[in-house]
Parts: sequence; C-alpha cells; structure tokens
Amino acid sequence: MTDQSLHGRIRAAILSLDLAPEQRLSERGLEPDFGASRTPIRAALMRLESEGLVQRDGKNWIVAPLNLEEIRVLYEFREILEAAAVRFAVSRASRDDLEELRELANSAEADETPEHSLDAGTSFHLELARISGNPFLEDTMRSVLTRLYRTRWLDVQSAESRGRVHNEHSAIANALLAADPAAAELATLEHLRGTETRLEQSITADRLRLRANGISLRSTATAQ
Amino acid sequence: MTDQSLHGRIRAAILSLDLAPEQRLSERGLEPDFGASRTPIRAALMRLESEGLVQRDGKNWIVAPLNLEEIRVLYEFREILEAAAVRFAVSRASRDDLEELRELANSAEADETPEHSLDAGTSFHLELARISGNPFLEDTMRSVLTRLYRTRWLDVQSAESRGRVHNEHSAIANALLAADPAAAELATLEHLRGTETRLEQSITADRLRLRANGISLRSTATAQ
DNA sequence: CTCTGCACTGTGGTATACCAATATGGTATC
DNA sequence: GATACCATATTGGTATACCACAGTGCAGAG
Repeated sequence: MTDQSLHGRIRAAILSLDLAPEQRLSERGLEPDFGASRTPIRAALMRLESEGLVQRDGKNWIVAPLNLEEIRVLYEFREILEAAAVRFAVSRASRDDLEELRELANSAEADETPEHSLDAGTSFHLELARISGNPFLEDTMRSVLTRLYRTRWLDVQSAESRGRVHNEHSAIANALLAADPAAAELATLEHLRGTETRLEQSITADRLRLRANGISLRSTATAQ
Repeated sequence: MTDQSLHGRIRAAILSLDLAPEQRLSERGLEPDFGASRTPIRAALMRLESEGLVQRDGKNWIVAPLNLEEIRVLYEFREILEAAAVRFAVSRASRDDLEELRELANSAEADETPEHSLDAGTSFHLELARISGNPFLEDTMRSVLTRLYRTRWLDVQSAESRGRVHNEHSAIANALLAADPAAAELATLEHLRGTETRLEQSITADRLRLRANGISLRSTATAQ
C-alpha cells in the first residue's frame, strides 16, 4: 500500500484522512510538505482528480468531500459490478485462483487492526474482480473501492464488524469454490447491503465525533 | 462534439483517426500542431492517458492501439453496464426522459452520414445511462464508449448497418416506454451482440484496407 | 463611523530553461 | 567491410519565472 511516488504519497495522505475532506490544497503549499516542485505536484493532483480523490472548487483544489448520497450511489453501482464478477468467477476462475481468494478472506482474521482489515477487504474484492477475467471490470472495481475507502474506515472500527465482514467474505469464497453462482451472488449482495447498512449506522452514530475532528459529511451533491 | 480546449482538440484528432493508432507522440512535436507549449500539452496527454486514448510505450507517448481482445472485453463489460442501465431506467426514468430517448433513437434516421450516425449512437447510449439515475454508471459508460469509438467507425460505414442500429435503438426505447424490463434488457443484449458481431466481420473484411491506411489491429495485448 | 477604492498577496495557467537518459549516426579502427 | 565507440540530437522529467486574475485588507474620503 505504500507507494514511493509523489502521487502515491499524496494519495495515501488523503486515504488516511491526514488530508481532511474538503481541505483546500494549493500547489505551492504542497511543495514543502512533499519535497517536490509544482510541476510534479500539479501532475499528481490532476491524476488524483481523475481518481475522484481531489476536486476543483472553482479554480482551487480541494480534497474530495465525503458525501452520503455519493456513497449510496457507489454502493448501488458496486452491486452491479460485484454481481457480475462472481458470475464470471464461477465460470472462469481456476481452482488456484479461488483458493487464493479464500486465503485472502481468511488472512483478515489473523491481524485484527482496523487498517489491516480495511486493506485486506480491499484486496479480497480486487482479487475477486481480477479472477472474473475482465480487466475493465477490475479497473472499475478498483476505482469504486478507492472512492469508498475513506468512509470504510468507519466500518472497520469495531471488532464485531470486522468479524462479520470476515465471515461474509468466507461465505462468498466458499460459494465460489462450490461452483454455486446463485449462492455466491446472494452472499455477495448480502455482504454489500450489510456493509452499507452498518456504514450508514456508523455515520449517523459518529457524525458528531467526525465533526469534532474537522470532518463533515455532506448529504447532498457538492458540485456545480 | 467540437471542444475548443487543447485536450478536446487532441482527443478529436485521435477519435477521428487523424492521429493513427500506435503513432508516436512527442510533447515538443505537438507544440506546432496545436499551437501550445509543452506544459498544457503534457497535461492533455496525461488526461488522455487516463481516458485510455493515449498510452506510454516505455517513456514515450503513443496513440492507444486498436486491440481486438480489448474490444471483446469492452463489449462484455458493456453488456453488464447496459443491462443494469435499462433495468434502472424502467423503474426510475420519467416519461419525458424516455420520450427524449426515443427522440434520440429516431434522430439517427434523418441525417445518414456515418459520422452523424456514430455520434447519435453515442448520445443514445449515454442518455440511456443518464436516465438510469446512477452517475457512476453514466461515467463508466462514457469511458467505455470512448474507448470503443474508433472501432465503431467501421460499423457505421454501411447504410444497412446504420439502419439496423436505428431499428434496434428504437426497439429498446419502445420497450422502455412500455415499462417492460425483460424486453428492454433482451433488446439491449441483442443490439450489443449484433453490433459486436457486425464489427468483427467488418474488421476481418477491412483488415487489408485498414493496413493500407497505416492502421493495424492487434489481436493480443500490447501492454507493459 | 462607513464606504469606496487601491495596493498587495496568493492562486492557478503557461512558457521555458535545464537535466539525465537514450537513441542515433558517423567515424575511426581492426 | 565490419564493428566498436563517441559526439550529438531528441526525449521526457523537473524547476522556475512570468502572467493574469481574484480575494483581502487597509487607508483615505465622505
């Protein structure tokens, strides 16, 4: 997860919330923080913009806001992608691929830090997309998971939630190993809906705490 | 379709095949062609890279190759997106939206130039994605259609093919207006599979002519 | 005290200079 | 004649200078 490139370092700062959502970024202001000059910083910001982690606010740069409506839309879109991925995976993935997937599901159990759980979950879903055999499905899944990454911090705070995610991932992997597409798709949709529900509950519960840390959640679109 | 920005002008040159697939682009070499200096040209190339229209070849830039395997994968991915879009559209789109969609399907009949047919088809599918109500579905559809745009030139060369596309678009719009999701999804999948089949036949038939124009079609991946 | 206007500071956008790496082509040597 | 080597040109990567514009705050006039 640690990328040495400038783009990777700024990206990590955003995903870890070191750079707060909606925080204004100036190209010259980032020079001392990241030890680079404007040109590569500007290039990194443009790339981050295409990933949805940075936006323009007028002609200024800001870290992309967290947006409840966007989360809802992303989860809806993700259901389409994940359902397609499991269908393809059943018919195409090799036994080795599926066993690696189960391995990834289980690896989340050993180390129980929230951070590890978050990255393990990302790896699981990305591997699922990869073994679907369609690179564009994989790329789009990566994009969606990236946009959801910051909010998913909330879901991995409680050990109970991490355990539930682990069980659901195992259920998906097992259904795939059993070559049961209907069961795999059902387990996947249940996982997504459960995760989204828990996430929204966390947001409601933690809203005040988030605001105390300078993080606000918009409930409507911020665009114009 | 005509974008005054530098990015839009280079993009148009690529999509119209004025800049041939696999052609090498040098940042300084593009300065006189587009009347801009390296910095904005470089920014445009980076953005085009994120859209899949330009790639790196080592540290050089090239116009993205046409790739048969990639077309196949894109059509497979597109089936997922379009099927989801029609399902959402049936349950969400307003009557006005659906009638505008039918309008778009019919507008392809009046002006029969290949170029117009191509852009009208793009508009139809983008509008369908828009009225699905999920902006990420729409954005991803736009990305897929962009990547397919250059190869779709082949499909709109014959008047017969243009007429068939028009009929299929009308069938989709009518099924949506009839609020029949199963018929709409079926019509969509038939349209995609028909289009892809015709496209592959065109490619096989026109391969030599394409090569004579300096355009080659790769059948395997070109990456790394 | 208030309001207007101006100077200043900071912003992104652009042009350009410099660098290291690499590809190229010619020349000298064997 | 073939090959090895070196000078040179061209490339992308980076740093920086300059520009126009917008936001801000202070000062002066009323």
